[in-house]
Amino acid sequence: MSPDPKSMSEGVVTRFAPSPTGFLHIGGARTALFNWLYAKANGGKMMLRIEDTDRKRSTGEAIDAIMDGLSWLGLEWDGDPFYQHAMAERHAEVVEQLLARGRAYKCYATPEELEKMRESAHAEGRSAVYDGMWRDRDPADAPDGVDPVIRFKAPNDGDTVIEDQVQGTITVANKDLDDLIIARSDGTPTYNLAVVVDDHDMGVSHVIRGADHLTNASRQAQIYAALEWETPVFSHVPLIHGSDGAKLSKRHGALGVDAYRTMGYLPAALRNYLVRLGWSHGDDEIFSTAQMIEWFDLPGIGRSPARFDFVKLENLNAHYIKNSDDTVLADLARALVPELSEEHRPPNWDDEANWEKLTLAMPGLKERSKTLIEILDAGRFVFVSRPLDMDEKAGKLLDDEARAVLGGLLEPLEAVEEWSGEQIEEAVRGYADKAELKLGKVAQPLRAALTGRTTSSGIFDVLFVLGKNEALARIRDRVR
RNA sequence: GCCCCCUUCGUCUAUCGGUUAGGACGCCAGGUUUUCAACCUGGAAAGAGGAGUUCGAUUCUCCUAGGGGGUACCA
Repeated sequence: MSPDPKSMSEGVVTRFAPSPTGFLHIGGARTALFNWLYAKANGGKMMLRIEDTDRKRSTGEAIDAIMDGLSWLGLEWDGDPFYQHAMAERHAEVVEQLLARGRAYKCYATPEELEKMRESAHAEGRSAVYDGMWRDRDPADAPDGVDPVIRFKAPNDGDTVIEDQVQGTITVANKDLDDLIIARSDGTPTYNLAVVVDDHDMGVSHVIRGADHLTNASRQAQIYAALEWETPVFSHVPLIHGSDGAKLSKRHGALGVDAYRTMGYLPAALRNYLVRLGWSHGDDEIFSTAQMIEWFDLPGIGRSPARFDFVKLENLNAHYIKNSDDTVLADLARALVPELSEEHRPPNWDDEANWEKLTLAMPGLKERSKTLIEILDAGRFVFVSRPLDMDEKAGKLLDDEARAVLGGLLEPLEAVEEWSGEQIEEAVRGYADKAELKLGKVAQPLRAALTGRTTSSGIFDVLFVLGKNEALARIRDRVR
């Protein structure tokens, strides 16, 4: 499992390193995107490392969800994924090394003692909690029957400085960092140790991750120094907040990327939205993947947290929908159907002919839809069979007056010889003119009669896609 | 509590000492479409507060306030 350091010692290597305790959330997706972009921009590689050191909280489902999410977003990692727990031996080896160098020691402090230290640190206004009680103590003092943890012997004086590509120079006084645990009493490594060892062994040159790791970076830098390993270039990107400025919660975006797919967003749109969230390139808003790769740079990332804005995402999504191929959109919408709620799932969706009709209607639909769901909703009329169910608003629209209008429209429509867009429009407009009605007065009931709904749709498109017979039949259903 | 980071229109952001502080989303008004949506034009809308440095601060420094992150035998 251990990679050949030689083959990886050159060039840019980034990594996305999620802990498999849940889905790939939006913040993780952006971190992955940044890592991917930076690797691509520099002809490097992005590795995937599953941080499953905490076996109890890691699940296979989470690993699948993360990989699916990355794939859907088009962020393919290089090579096989690494599993952190599989490198436990190597981690233990490094811990031994640190012990041998006198840069680590066994600590037998009890939970009670630790709790006391925490209290006094708090009371005295100190940042570091652990007081180093076993740091220089004679191992002969070790109590019987207690498995010790292993602590890193951190420097007591001076500063630890990190040159972060995003955050700038981060200086932390060493007195504020205590001796952290690098191996648990059962011998397993803890995160900060494992990360350092793995990043080093994998040849990671650039660590791009959430700003919640900023403090860890200082501690990791100390470990790198103790091991005399070269420190990777750090970039800590600000966290994403909810629309109310508070921490991301389920209400505003802390969803798995699969949820965004289900909501009908396109990967390209989400990518575009995510890359602009905290990063910018002048006044540019729309980026092709190639442009993102060309322009992406670490210092361009802002230092302040950004709020997640669904409305802007929708706008971007509408843009990408408008510029997508009709067949592609129909296929994407179709793939979505199984996971949709009853409300949005079109009837008779297993009928191939209906999807062909939807594709036919797509030029009109994609102009006015912000999500694939909206395409499905607005295009529902091709799936429904007669007699149509009316939604409440549409039903209300079809009063006596409206029915009279529809009745009057039958004759001119029947007279249409070639069922083309132009002729249909001519017939409808001609009728409206003759009856001295605004087009809206005709279009609204027509829309209701043909689609059963009042959702936005171009009425000439609807007539055309439905075909003469079906359209007339639906109108007659309402006139009677 | 302590440590670290952040603060330009409602939101995402541009600006890298001198600008009428620009763009995008959203919003408002008008236009176009004798339908919905789309589209076009115009508009309102910002440097958290206070001290410095400077001929000149949104930009540099400090303080305050507010927000975020960390402070685990989680990652």
